[in-house]
Amino acid sequence: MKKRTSLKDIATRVGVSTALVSYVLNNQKEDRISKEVAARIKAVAKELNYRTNQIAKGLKTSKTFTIGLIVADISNSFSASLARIIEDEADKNGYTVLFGSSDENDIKLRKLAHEMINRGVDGLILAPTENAIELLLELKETEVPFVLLDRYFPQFRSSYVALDNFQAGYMATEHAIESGGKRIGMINFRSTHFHLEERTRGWLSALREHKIPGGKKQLRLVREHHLESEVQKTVNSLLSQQEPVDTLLLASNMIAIHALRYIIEKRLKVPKDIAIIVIDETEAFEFFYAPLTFIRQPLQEMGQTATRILLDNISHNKAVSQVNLSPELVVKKSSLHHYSSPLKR
Amino acid sequence: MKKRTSLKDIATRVGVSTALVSYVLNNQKEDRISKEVAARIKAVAKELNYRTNQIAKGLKTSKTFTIGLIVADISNSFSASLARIIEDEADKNGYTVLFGSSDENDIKLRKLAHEMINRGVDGLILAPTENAIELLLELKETEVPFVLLDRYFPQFRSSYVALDNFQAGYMATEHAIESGGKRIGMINFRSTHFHLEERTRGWLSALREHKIPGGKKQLRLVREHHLESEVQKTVNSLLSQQEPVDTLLLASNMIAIHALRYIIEKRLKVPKDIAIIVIDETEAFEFFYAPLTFIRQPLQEMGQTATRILLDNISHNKAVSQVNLSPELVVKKSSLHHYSSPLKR
DNA sequence: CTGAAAGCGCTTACAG
DNA sequence: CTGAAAGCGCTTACAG
Repeated sequence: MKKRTSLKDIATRVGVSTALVSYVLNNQKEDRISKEVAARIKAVAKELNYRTNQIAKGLKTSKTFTIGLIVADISNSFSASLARIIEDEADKNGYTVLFGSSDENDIKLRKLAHEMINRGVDGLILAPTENAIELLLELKETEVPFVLLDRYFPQFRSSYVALDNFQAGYMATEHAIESGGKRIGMINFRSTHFHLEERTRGWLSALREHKIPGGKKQLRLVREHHLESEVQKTVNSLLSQQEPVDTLLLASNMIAIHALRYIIEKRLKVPKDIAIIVIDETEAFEFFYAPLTFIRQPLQEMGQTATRILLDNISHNKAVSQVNLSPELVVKKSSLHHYSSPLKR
Repeated sequence: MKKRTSLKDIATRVGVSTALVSYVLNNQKEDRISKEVAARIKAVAKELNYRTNQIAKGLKTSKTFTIGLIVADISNSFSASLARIIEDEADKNGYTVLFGSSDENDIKLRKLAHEMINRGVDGLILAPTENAIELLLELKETEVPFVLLDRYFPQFRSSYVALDNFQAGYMATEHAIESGGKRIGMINFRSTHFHLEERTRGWLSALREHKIPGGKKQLRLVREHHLESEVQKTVNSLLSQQEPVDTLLLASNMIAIHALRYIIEKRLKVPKDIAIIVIDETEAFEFFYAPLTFIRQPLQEMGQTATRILLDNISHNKAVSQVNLSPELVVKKSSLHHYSSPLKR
């Protein structure tokens, strides 16, 4: 790379100190600097195509106007959409964003966070992995501003922006019941993630409140790393038990993708054989012959709020902000079997 | 943020110069430094939890181990998938990545590139916008290493990794013909992007070679910014003309998404009423009742190769590498009407 | 074997 | 109104 023009280049050219150049280019002490010199400096800066070296500036000011974003996997549409929203909101405020994917791996999350901090990010937005608390304690200890995205730990006080996941599970289940569902199974990840457990808790709570039998017996947990086979197995087990489930609540878009593949392969009829409701969405859902009913997360609000809280924290507002966003039920065909023909049951 | 431990902290603690600390922590001049001192330094570094300040190091060495990635829109699955692959490949080599979305806007692309360069990226991977050449000339002039991704300008010599788009258009069209297509329309973006024009050229060339009539009369161009309405209009016009098209070649996944929505809305039967082939893919295609035949881009290879070329360039290999990747035809149900019942025509 | 010194490109308190 | 100087946290050629 060629040497870029520096303050010094401008200073020598104009015959003035770098200090003065710095002041005028930053529009500081304007009242104390002669208009002629200022104009001259600006002209030369433009002529030499000067752009400030953020890295040198950052070293001096400990501010890089860069934030770090760590998601589970940037190639997942959920993460990618959030990334875009965060990018835009950051950009509005002059920030650029470093990104990384944790793959739900604690070690990797930690490594990414450190790499970003070493590169001087002003703060971090992150979707924490299951055992991220140790890292979060370290961030707190070293006073790195951060806000959790999509997930948080109830026992750990920090800023976060997440869906009200209990509500999401509850709403989805209540809708299933209102549509005539009698036996509502759920497939969730085998995980200690609070946000996932909350979805299960919401489901269970709605079942109980509406006195729907079954409960935890209709819950199946799958492992992230064997997703395809385990989703197949669990869908199958819920449908082939003595009293098969008539509705499937799927706790994430990835689970839904695999479930749909299996349902297509087995030529099951949705919603006739099985009704489906998903928490979270992805583009694919609308193209299935029975478009999927799902719980929409307000991504725009989630990404923007997280970014704003972080930027606020960076500018010395140390308040802890905890935001739980409301889920939205989007009703499509996949859940409407019972509702449209309640007499058949 | 708290002050992190610096080389100086370690130096004073051990009672040695920062230079020495720097040497041992970078494993330099190992033969010239006593093992005891080295061990002592390493121990203290560990104890104080030292991590090098990349920004200070970068200022001195002009190397930040950060690269910039500019795509069209990170929330598009094509960009997001590439981003993930590039992230992984960069990570393998100790690099972190800054990202940005150009929205196909020349001004924004330029702004993003400058912001990244100001932050000291070692190089850039970018999907250039239509009129990016001026920026590229500047990058060349200032010797910022870069490689173009997905697109390039035939009249501008630079490293790039892209699909062989002529071949993609040709393959798709030939498959349509072999499947019995007699009137094959194409919808592409109204754009001067070489990679898009090549897709059209491939389509046209296949039509000519197989003596299929129609040609450019069956080509429709849509604008990015009115995508939904223009796709609807053009699909409609191709199907309602005197001699309607029997096959639709769609030049991108975004065009396909809108076309599918319209086709579903109008209850057109695929492939009976209209066969469909798409260049590029997205998860949604497989869930349509007639899964879409598409041209797969080798994303893994594209992202990895681009990253490797860039890192190579960064480490002073100035060679220009131009890589055209082979498309792969993935045949599904949406294009098989003609083939499965050739006698009906 | 080890250290003093200069310098990367900025900012900013201080002195004039 | 303007400049000299120190310093952010590193690296590295040079001297001892």
